[in-house]
Amino acid sequence: MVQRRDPVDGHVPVRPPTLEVVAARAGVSRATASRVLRGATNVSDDAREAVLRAARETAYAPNRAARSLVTRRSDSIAFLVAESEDRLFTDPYFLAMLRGAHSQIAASGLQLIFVIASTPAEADQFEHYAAGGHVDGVLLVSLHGDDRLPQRLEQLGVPTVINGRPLSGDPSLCYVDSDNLSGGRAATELLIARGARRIATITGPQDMCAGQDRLQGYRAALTDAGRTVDQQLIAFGDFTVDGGTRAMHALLDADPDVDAVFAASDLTAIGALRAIEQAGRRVPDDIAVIGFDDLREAALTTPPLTTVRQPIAELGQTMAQLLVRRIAGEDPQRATVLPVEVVQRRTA
Amino acid sequence: MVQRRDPVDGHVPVRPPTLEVVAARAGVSRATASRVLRGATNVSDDAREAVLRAARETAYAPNRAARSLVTRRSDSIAFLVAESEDRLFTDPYFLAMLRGAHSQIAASGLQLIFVIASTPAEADQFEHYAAGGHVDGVLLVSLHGDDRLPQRLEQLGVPTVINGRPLSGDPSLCYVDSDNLSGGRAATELLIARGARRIATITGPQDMCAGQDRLQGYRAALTDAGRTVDQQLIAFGDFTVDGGTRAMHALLDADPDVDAVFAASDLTAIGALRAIEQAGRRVPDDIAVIGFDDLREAALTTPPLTTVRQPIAELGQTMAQLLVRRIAGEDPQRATVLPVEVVQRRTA
DNA sequence: ACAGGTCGTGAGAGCGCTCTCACAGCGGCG
DNA sequence: CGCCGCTGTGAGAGCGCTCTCACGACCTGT
Repeated sequence: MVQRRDPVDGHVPVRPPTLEVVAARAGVSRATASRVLRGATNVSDDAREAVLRAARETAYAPNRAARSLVTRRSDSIAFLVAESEDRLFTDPYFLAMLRGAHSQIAASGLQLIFVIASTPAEADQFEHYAAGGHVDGVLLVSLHGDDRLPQRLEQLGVPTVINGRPLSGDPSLCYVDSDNLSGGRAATELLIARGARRIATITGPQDMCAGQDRLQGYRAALTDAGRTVDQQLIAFGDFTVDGGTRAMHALLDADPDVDAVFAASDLTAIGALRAIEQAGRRVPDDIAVIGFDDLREAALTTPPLTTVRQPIAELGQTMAQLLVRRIAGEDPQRATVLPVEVVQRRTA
Repeated sequence: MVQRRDPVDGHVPVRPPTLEVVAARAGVSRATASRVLRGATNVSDDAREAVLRAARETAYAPNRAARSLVTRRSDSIAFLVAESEDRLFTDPYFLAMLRGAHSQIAASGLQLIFVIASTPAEADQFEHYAAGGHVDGVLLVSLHGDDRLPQRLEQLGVPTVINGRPLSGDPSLCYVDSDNLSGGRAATELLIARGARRIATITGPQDMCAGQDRLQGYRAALTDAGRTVDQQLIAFGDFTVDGGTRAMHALLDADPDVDAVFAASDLTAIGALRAIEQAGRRVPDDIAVIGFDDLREAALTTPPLTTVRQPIAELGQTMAQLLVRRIAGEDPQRATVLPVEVVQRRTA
């Protein structure tokens, strides 16, 4: 579909070969050529071979637009990030996710269209765009609060798979999530096992299920161990480094005896590490720290960060797999939860 | 183009409104409606208003495939990363670049298609795909060696803008680059000004111009200062953390008196910092370190990394701008070099 | 031998849009 | 008064593909 400008010397711009050309070369009709190229079975071996050879010789590539027009499929899916450009930019999480999704999408012969919708206006615009039938499905990353975008997309007939359990709890929505609850619990249990007495947490944003669940895991571990949950030891963060630093300072101010902290993300943990250093305390001797995610950065802190690994790329891959199946008309399970695992390094 | 499966209850699947519908509602012909929607000028105010209202009322979204079919434009561009998934995954550089490119592309009403081609086979496949006219242009990120992919794409009539000066030196290629030479020079000059006597460097991959140029800048600064360039003080890296660690150990082994090092990337510098710590030396007192990129990570090391900032997102944005202009048929300048700037923190 | 399949194939419609062309209406000029 | 151009509009072709339908060739079973 590239518009080749007419060269000055006046000869006709070269157009890619069409199915017509391939069919003629193979000595069959367009219909038969089309059948071969789309892998239909009811074609004679002779015809098949002739068409394939002709296609090879002409370097034929089907025109997606023409195909889309009649099949009403775009053969492309949107990777939609509903997050501010700023967080998207600073959080390697999204890259890992994109990687996982891409590999799966590419393997299915689909295009991956990358879209950022950081404002409600942009989300509306995307909805309109999707309504126009430009994508066969949507991979929705980073859903906040009870945003009803996924419901609206589904209503439009656009299958959507979400990263993270939607807060709305709508059972009709298809999502893939890490086992944040178990992760939060395991992290806290590790700190307990390490002998920590006053275990604090820096939460993630509470308008996301990941933030809520990890906090819930922390609470559960404490309760199970027969301890009380002290509100003073819960500081609210937002998954960012700076948020972690601020929250850790607040924690230290509120209770100087805190001797362990579960940070709901690695970036938060890095921020906490900083605050602890600024306060002149040592990790892990004075204060043990555990993060969540296992980003590459986690291995690079001093000391290297103990954390809970979630399989981010696999998350993206699974989402893409489910989406492809849904587009094909299947109705796979709505909820998928992937296991997480504690990675012990030096901070706890 | 979403294939809405026929519901079991048998009623017709809802199709998005077509131009036909909008035109009828506005009481004009398809041609006039099309003119209005594409912003042509030779339409009466009455007709324009009627069409716009009808479009609004029906929530009309033009069918991209149909348009593409006749205009031979796909209105989408490829963001092609010619890098192993592994490096792509671990280097935030690409995310920053993607962000810059996306904002520009979206503003131009184009789709951004994300593609990874980490092997020659995948690159060939992409070439075939592009030859099919599926994209109007290509943003090529991370070109290695004298890969002739950009030339092949241009030959196919697909305008391409490259991130980084191609090693082939082909003057017909359009690229955007950071001023790596000046950056390498400035970094080295800073180390000289700090009083360092034995200044080493850990290079980037020498099959990329960024790696070559930064090394060249290092050499130039040394020569300008009347010093000799000692081959023993040049260790070859690959922009990765581990590469930096290995190279720094080698440097320390070869010459224990080294008192400063210019690492060609922040990740490399982080690796070097690690090796220096393992060797029991202090930064910056024993050994000063300066990196390159100014990734977010640079501000998070201990001590915070002094580095050369390159405007990565702006790089992506500029590339996208140039590509859009080229697609529109303009012939903007082929080479664009963006300035870099030293960011002083604590390691030098 | 013939009706009733199955199988491979081609003709042709049509997806939703853009764009060329023709034409009607109208004002200005010789 | 006839002719020019200029402006707004609509009719209609056709982009490259898929898919339905019809059809001839070839089997099978009675």
